[in-house]
Amino acid sequence: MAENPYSSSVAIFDDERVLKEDWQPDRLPEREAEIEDIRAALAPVTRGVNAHNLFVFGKTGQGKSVAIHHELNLLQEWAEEENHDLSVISISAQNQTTSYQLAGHLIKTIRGDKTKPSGIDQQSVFDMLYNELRDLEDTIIIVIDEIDTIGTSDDILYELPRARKNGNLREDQWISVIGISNDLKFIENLNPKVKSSLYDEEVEFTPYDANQLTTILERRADKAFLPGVLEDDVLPLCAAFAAQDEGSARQAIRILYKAGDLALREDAETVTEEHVRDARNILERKRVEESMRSLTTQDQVSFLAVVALEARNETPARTSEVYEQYKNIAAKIDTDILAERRIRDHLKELALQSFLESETKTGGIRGGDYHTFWVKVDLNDTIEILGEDTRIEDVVTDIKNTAQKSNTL
DNA sequence: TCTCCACAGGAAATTGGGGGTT
DNA sequence: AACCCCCAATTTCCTGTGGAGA
Repeated sequence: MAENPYSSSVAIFDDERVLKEDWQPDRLPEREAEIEDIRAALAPVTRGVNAHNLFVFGKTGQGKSVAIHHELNLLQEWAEEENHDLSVISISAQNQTTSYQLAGHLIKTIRGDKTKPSGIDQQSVFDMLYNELRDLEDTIIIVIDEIDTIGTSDDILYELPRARKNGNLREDQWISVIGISNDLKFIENLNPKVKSSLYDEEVEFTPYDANQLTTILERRADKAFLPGVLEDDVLPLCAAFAAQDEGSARQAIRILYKAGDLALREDAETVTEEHVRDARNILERKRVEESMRSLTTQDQVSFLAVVALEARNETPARTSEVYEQYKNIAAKIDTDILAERRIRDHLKELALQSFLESETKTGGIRGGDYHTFWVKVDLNDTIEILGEDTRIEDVVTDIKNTAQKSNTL
């Protein structure tokens, strides 16, 4: 009888769930100081007034959201026991790029509607929001995750904390706003009016170092893996990779999970350092692939212009050269040809996303500053990935042929 | 030294599309 | 059908920089 393909001869995982993205740890020993600060900001609620407005910032995977939601859960438990009227509205500003949309999203969340209001002017949307808020409990806490996506359209951040003062709430209502941001610069660039209105307290989550990441991983690994399947260096290596990058616990856990997965696939008895290295490479490649695929057409064409130059060994290339190349490619695939000013921005954006590398040089042939660009990702991979897009397929094939001739692959 | 060029990037205006109402 | 609001992408216009050449 043939062996059932689903029966595995080895076992690696004990409880795989704790490695999933949505698994929430119930304690964060590495963040005790920050949690203390959050508690101090929320504590006024228990004294019958509004919580301090709070700004929490730090890069992704630092436990910001987990810490906030953990504390809010405790606060809600307290409110239930004490019969305190408390409404916590928690939303993510992801995809809400303006105050208008964010207000709409809040209304939608409070009402439980499927659609956001639109087609009316901003003040009317705010008024609509106040109407909804007046129907909530006495103490309102609004949590806005990824608040930085609203950029400079920050009217709502000025409005909300003052809603009570401006008579937009019931007299017995108190409101406070907790903003969570991944972008450290967001706060610096905040309009001073907003800052004074919103900004009572701030808590910064600095990136975990490798040691902290290791202890975080140890707690997860204890539950996730069977005893003895992890070789000694595995956890520190996952931690080191993540620490090198952004210090993100999420990333460290992803690598660990993938490493376990790889070990399982090849029927290995243990997870080795090699598995971790492979896991990291696979994840990194996947990340690049995904963002490359999601580039807009104009970004792709701008990128391809540099790729084409690279294939001919003509990089680093300065902006004007890239732009000439861009015009050719755009004409070939029959897309709009944008102004050079715009392409400069696209190139800058691509450099920011690490597809390109750029250098600013001073004192060119005519003086002043100028930039040079070259491709930072693997040329073969790039050609393979972008070649899947039928719109630009032909151009990519051309580039590939050129590259083979010039031996740049 | 002075003027000019080629480029970077800020600011404001324009465009066009998505979502609505009347 | 005509019109309103919002907004991202883009264009247009402009200022600043600093070596080259007069």
